[in-house]
Amino acid sequence: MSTAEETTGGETSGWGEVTPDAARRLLIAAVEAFAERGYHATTTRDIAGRAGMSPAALYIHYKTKEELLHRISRIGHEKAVEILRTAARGEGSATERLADAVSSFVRWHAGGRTTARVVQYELDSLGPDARAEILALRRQVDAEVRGIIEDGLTTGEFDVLDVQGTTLAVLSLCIDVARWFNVNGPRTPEEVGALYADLVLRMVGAKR
Amino acid sequence: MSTAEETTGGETSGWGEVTPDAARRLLIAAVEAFAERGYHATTTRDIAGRAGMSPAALYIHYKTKEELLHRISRIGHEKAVEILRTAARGEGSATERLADAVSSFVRWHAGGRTTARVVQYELDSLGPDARAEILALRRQVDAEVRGIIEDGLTTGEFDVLDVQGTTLAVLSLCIDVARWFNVNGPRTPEEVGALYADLVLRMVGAKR
DNA sequence: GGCCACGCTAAGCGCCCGCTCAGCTTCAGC
DNA sequence: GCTGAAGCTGAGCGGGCGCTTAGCGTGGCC
Repeated sequence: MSTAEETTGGETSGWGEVTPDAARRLLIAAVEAFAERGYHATTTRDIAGRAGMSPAALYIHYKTKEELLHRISRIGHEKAVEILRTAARGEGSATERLADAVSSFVRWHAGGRTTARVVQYELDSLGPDARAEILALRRQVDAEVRGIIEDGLTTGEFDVLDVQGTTLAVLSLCIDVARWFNVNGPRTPEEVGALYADLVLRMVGAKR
Repeated sequence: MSTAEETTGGETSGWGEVTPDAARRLLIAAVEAFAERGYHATTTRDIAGRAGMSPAALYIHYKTKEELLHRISRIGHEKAVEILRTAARGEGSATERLADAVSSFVRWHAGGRTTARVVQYELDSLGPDARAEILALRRQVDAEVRGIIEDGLTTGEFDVLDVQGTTLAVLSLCIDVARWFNVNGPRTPEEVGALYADLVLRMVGAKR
């Protein structure tokens, strides 16, 4: 459990790369609105209002409402790839790296649930080009996890019959955290991360 | 693997209880449209058009667009409860009943992906009253799965540290199938059901 | 001090939304 | 053959949508 930079600073952190300030405020407002109501149910007036601006100000920084979703989705997916890549290319055994990958990925989905919800569940609202770009990032996500599982099979740490199916299931389990996790619920993101790391090690038959 | 009535007749089956015929056609059209584009992005004109009717015809059978979603969601959740209850109250060991529950639940989410998508992912589009009613059905779903896991702990078949957390994870894994399953993909609903039953038995530490 | 580029707003355009309503057709009951 | 109920349509209302445009205030630069 090493890579845990994701929850510091609340839900609005992690957008430091977006400039200028007004564009970042609009983007954060859009993330919150999309997460609460969904992309199609969110109006540009709502986004601008949350950012303390008039509806027209949005169009100075973004060409369309869809460009906002595209930017959010790309930044979020790049973060997801980074989290998994850091864990996958770490130093420990396949067992340690898989546990690390799952727990940090889950912590990101639980702690940054607002962002993760938009990133994982609004993909279909993008147009074909933007969607294709995001799907390429998803294949990188899949490859990182599959790589760790294959490593564990090579070293004899794991016992898995269907590598691709198990990879899919592991990612699916982590991603769905963004759907059900409740900040006011009984579990912290860290607790869910630890529970899920244990469950996933059981799924791959890790010897312990 | 006993309860497998869900995929027969294609995606439009299972609405036999909805009458008259025109109301059922509108409901099926709504399921397809909501699954493809999401509730908010679907227009009443689109639903009526798919059912071969004028937009006004919709309002003879349903008071609002939301009532359509409510009806779909309730029927779908009742079906989900029924599937899990049949498996949970079957005759075999806890191990057999859990495998049966997971594989039939997964087959329903994969084979009836169109319906399952609407049922599982459009809950937030309902108003407070309808949403509360559906959440009660979800608690029944949770209770059935938790019950099997508790049975397996009592008999010593399973080894689980966090019963509620594991129940949540098992259901989450099954439900998310509706998000990623692709009818034209490499796996049949039966194959995914079998794979997931195996993974879940590993998660609960079932002795085999 | 004059100028202009920049960030923003007030107003509003054209469109399509959910939904309504007057009226048409069909058909069972007598 | 007449009547009333049921099922449906064509036309359209009020409103909110995404997005545009003309113009205003402000601060850096010479």
